[in-house]
Amino acid sequence: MKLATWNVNSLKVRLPQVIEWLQSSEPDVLCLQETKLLDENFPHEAIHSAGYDVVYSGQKTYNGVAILSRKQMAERQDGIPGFDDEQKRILAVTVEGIRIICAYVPNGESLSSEKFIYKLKWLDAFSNWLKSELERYPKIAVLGDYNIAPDDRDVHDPKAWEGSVLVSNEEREAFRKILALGFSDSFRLFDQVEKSYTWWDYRMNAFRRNMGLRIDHVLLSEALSSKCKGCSIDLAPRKNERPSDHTPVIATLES
DNA sequence: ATGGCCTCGGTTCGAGGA
Repeated sequence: MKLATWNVNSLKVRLPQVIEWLQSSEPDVLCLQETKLLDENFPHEAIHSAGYDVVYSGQKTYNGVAILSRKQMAERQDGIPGFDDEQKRILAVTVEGIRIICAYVPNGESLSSEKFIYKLKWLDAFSNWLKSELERYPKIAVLGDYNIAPDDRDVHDPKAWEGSVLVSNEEREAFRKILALGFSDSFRLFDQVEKSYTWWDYRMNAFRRNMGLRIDHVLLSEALSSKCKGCSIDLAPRKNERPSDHTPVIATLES
């Protein structure tokens, strides 16, 4: 079972790349973030034609999430229950007994921004919800763009980034709090090459110079992490013409 | 060399991303 996540930064622009990637990588489940599409404009037919069922929750211009699956999806949940949020950032479904949560965590902009306060509130609500989900579902995979680099290993230049949004202590503490509920960062279950990242700025030739951050993650509950055979970052789509600034992360589970 | 981009909406610039 291959579970993947990819922030596509506009599905309208990236649809051909997503279809191509589905065909070359054959994930069982793919979580997308930043689709930036109203539901009425979602390209469901192209995705069905590629052999995937899909659920989506979008809005104009910003945010938007979708889950693509080759197998039947059930128990759909939109948003964090009890957390009033206009922004479309969460979708959850159950696939073959595995709770799949697709998350687009707020960016936060900067530590002094109102958006940073929203990010921390959002993460608190998210964490509380994940705790209750764990009580209902032993097998949970939380895939998405967390907009948090958990450790200095996940930052190309920790000194330059010190204290900035995406790497601040408060954000890392929120990430650790989620792990403490009983999740593993699947990427760190395995030996990985140094300087592995999932996002690179469009500017400054950042990808060519590998000036990146690892901010997209697949978190697995204990019942799944014990079955995880590998987790990898696929750099290929970041080399495409007109790439997303993020690239996919794939976790493979024993079937 | 300390700044360099991309997407969207809606018009040719501002907001937002990370």
